[in-house]
Amino acid sequence: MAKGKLTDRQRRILDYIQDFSTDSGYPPSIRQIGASVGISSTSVVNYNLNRLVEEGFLDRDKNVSRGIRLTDKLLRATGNLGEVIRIPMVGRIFASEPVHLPSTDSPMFGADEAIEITRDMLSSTDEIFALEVKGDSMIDAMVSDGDIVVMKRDYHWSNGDMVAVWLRDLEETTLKYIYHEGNSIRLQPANPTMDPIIIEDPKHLEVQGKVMLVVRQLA
Amino acid sequence: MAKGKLTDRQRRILDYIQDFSTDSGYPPSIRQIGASVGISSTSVVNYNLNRLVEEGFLDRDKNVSRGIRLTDKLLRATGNLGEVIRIPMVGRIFASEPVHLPSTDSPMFGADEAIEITRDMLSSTDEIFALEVKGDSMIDAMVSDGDIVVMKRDYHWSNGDMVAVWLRDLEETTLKYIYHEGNSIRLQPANPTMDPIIIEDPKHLEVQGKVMLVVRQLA
DNA sequence: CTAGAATAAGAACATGTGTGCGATGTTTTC
DNA sequence: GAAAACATCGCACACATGTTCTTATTCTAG
Repeated sequence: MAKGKLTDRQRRILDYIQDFSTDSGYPPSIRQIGASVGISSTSVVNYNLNRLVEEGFLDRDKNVSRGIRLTDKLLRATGNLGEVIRIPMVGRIFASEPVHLPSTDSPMFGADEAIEITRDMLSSTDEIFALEVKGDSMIDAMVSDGDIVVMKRDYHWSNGDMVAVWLRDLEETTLKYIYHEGNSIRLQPANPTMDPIIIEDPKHLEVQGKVMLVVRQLA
Repeated sequence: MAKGKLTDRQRRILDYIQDFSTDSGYPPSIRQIGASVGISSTSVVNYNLNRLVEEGFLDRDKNVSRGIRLTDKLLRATGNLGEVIRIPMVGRIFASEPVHLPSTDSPMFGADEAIEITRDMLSSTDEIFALEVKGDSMIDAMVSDGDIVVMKRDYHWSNGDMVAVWLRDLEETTLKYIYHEGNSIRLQPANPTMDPIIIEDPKHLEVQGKVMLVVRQLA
């Protein structure tokens, strides 16, 4: 067989592994593969699996039952990749309270609530969490009741980032585009018809995270 | 142990199964689980696994090596789960033009532009397409420039749906919540501070699709 | 305190499952 | 056409892995 090419049999093997895995949550055994493709001998299955490893479609772990894993290469080829990440929903966000940040060490456990999105929607997946917006107090940020905001816990920001800030004086959380303006800071609403807030003393505000994504489910 | 509660040990077991699975592409064996949580006896692991099944966190297949699978509740594991769908980006939407709908027969392929989202973000995946919002003309729908709206081609709507409508008289496309109001139709902006539009003659508007999802990527 | 249930431990057991090897048929290469 | 490489087969073997049973230990109710 020419390098880089797959037998029909090998293709079917890959198909089966994939189907079985999504179905069962774990990979098939060699004998199961054999049965599904019509191979009576385990050694033939083994042989073909090794060929598939050589071609880069599979990874195998020696002496481990069901120790096979499809490579990204294959998953991408079949369109089944599109990596999914789970983001814990750690709470709600509303104007009258600072954002309740998740503690750094807490495992995502207990956060049975979570949203799943595809990896490519985010530029980074580090220190990410999600909040549900309560109330209409963020309409000047073009965010409405029920929206989900995905944030990154990050105190560093650059001009033009949308951040969640706690305004000490006003005792209010708000979502704004943030800019350095000389020695002060400008908070710009997303709604272009609204005026910015200028904060003279940076101590009066507390950046609690950077908004990465806003999702609104309607139907 | 009280019903519905988990031992610390059981929690660690679930954690380990998750980690191991994402890492290896297949679930751990009973003895591996034992080793990781500090249980020397396989029967104890087995016992706890069965408890977790009772609590609905796991599924097990009898007499199958590594035959465990996390339930949706805790599912994040083997990668492929958390189904991803591709939605074709068929164009842009702005106030001055009707929505350019994709032709019914055109396969979703060929649309090289597409966004991927997880299946569970949508209640239906039929007749779905995505549009990029151009300009700030939709701010009364809480949708800003650059947002992506996922729509369903559907001329049937019910009270409270957000729809894209083409207003014949105003020659304008807009996104509004739509309601029957006797014989006329009320178009309600998402922004609660803005007033609704009442359309006396339903012939003056054309519902072009139902908005299912709005996504805003910021960073 | 005591009986009974829930939890834990270890070991023996049964079998699921990957591996290795010799034999055989099939295709390529020169 | 012969040699070499490739692909397949069946089978025995080793061991990886789930199951079960017996015996402690801890926990819970009354």
